[in-house]
Amino acid sequence: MTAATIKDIARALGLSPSTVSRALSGHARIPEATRSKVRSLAQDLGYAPNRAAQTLVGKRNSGFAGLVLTDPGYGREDSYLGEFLSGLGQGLGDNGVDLFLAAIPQGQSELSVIQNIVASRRADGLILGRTSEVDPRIDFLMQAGFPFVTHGRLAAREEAHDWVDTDGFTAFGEAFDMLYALGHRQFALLTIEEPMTFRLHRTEGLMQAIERRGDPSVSVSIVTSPRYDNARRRQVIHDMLIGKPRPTAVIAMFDGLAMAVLQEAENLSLAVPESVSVVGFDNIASAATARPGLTTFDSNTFEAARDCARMLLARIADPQAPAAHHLIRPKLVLRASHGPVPI
Amino acid sequence: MTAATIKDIARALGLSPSTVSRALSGHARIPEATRSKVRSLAQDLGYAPNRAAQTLVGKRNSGFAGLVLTDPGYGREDSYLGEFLSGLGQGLGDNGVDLFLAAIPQGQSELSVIQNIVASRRADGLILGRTSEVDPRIDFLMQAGFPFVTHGRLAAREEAHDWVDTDGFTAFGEAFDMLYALGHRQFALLTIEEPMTFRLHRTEGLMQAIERRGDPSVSVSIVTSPRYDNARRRQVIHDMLIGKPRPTAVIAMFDGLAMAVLQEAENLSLAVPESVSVVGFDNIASAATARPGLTTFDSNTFEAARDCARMLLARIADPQAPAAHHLIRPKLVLRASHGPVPI
DNA sequence: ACTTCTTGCGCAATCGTTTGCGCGACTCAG
DNA sequence: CTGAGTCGCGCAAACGATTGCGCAAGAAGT
Repeated sequence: MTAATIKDIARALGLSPSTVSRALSGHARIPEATRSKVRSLAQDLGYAPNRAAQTLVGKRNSGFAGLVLTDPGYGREDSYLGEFLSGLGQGLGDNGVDLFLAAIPQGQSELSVIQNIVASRRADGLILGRTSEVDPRIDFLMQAGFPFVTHGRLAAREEAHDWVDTDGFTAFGEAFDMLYALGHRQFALLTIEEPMTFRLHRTEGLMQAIERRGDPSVSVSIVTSPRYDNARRRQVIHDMLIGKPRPTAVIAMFDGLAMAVLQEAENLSLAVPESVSVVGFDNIASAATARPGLTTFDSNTFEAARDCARMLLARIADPQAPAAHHLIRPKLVLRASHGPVPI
Repeated sequence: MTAATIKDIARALGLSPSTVSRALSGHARIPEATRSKVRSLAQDLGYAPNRAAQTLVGKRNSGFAGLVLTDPGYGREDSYLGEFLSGLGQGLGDNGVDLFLAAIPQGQSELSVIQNIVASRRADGLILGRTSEVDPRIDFLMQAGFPFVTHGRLAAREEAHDWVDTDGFTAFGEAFDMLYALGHRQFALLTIEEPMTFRLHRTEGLMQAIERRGDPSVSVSIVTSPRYDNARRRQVIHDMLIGKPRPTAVIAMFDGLAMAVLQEAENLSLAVPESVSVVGFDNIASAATARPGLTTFDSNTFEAARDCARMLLARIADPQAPAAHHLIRPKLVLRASHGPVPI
């Protein structure tokens, strides 16, 4: 019961495949009578063009936008991927472009997966998440002239390619200003090992806000959480919370870390926000249900992903267009994990 | 800078495309010398076979396993999709099969999207989530003889097709037994409108456990939460919590609903678990960080998805094999939202 | 030396769709 | 009545990879 082809329709109607193709695509000089006969038969047979054949002739591209699935390393329980994909789905909409996800086989790098996708033309364009400060994926794709959009801009090459980013720079400055106004002077920035671009921007945003303030009594200790080792992470956070210049305010790189701080503070019987204020970033689902509710920034992953998809479609449609950028301003979500500095 | 084809290699080496193809696939009578020359050039050129062409000759299938993205309707903030996809990625592994996600364009049904995928042969097999008690997608795919696996079994046609399911039947029986042992007699089951198969199994599991116990003092009220309307949902839960035979234990169809119960109980200043016990299902991330921590069942979505993928690969490899099934036993996760019945 | 077998490799068809080119048949103006 | 223009449609090539068939050259057997 193999599916109907254009030839089946042609044979049944005593036409040639070319005529059927033209009738369906509606381009050439085909009379309305023929056109409607063809269309109705196609409908009846449940005909849909074979994507592989269309791709091969180069008329239509593969019809796929690709995304490489990476291991976030901080547990897959957070909702980032789900939200991101929902957004992509929405952004791709009904352009006939589907999303395609590539897993990274054991022992291969993400880069080699990407190279393979490009070479086998399995996708028309790629979406890259989790950009790093030095990112070989971007180098490769730029040089190959392959359409792509990143979620996360690079500091160095701001203008070179299409990106959507969340303005962590401004947000972290805002976080500082708010906490400073509440009297906080001893800060800790809980960050990560990997040189992701968002780490750079958020850190920079905090540092510049401090500098702008110009108050020499402000101090920040930067604490790095290990990637996979949960026990050691807990230890690091523990040490941070009881550290010598005890921080009265902790700003975490993202909510996953902030939640861990909340947990550890509870273990230490440190009241939040009475003894220490905690601010996160992303506004994941558990931020709302945690006790105390986590003060954070809504990073609006859904919107970011939707715009990535739209940007990619535009890029595929016009490879020569100038690079597009979209910086999303995260919104501060005030909950209960921050408060005035303890006396 | 179009990618290398088999012809480029042939031309460069003074061979014919056929020979190159055979050298690469390693099938026919090709001397080692030729083979290695071809292989090394292919390597240098970054050659990868054009998937569309391979698909067209029917040698290789499209190399995609499809999944249709549906709107869960209960907010996309939970981590189900992310976990499910990670599991699929893992299960597909390095079989050269990628995952393909289809969005549902405005105004189309999921069924028509599926029909189109089958007709255009964009995928070799499909994975279906969120099965309904009467599910036209399954009818269509069965009849089309198209490989697919469902996450969620049907009550009626248990044996007809491949599925992976989470044993909500047993779990909900277990939940009842545990709460009964703690003295609870007034139960509420918070459920949903849609006739999903998991609703059926979980409800049935609870009901049969009650019947098995045979204690006439046990009562359950079944409360249905509306799908999209958050305000009305809150109202429904509110009414449930202060209902006439006030429930001392609420069993929610899944954690998303259970979290809403926790929230509403707090609004009503009803202490959990002192005044009312709450049990959920799924063990989403926020279940652990909620206060009190939510007692729930770990539904192990990751494992389920991984097995779906493996099952689908097996089905594609051997369409005639007997249907496979895998029932995953969820593990009870005891936290702080349940306790003895209030006196 | 002549047949037979083997080895190495190329020819050509095939998958389904698209598209440039052109062929007949018709219409219409002069 | 004829030349030009239009209309409807088919031919054939092309996309890239695969594969049955077979050809030529050398090896091996008698």
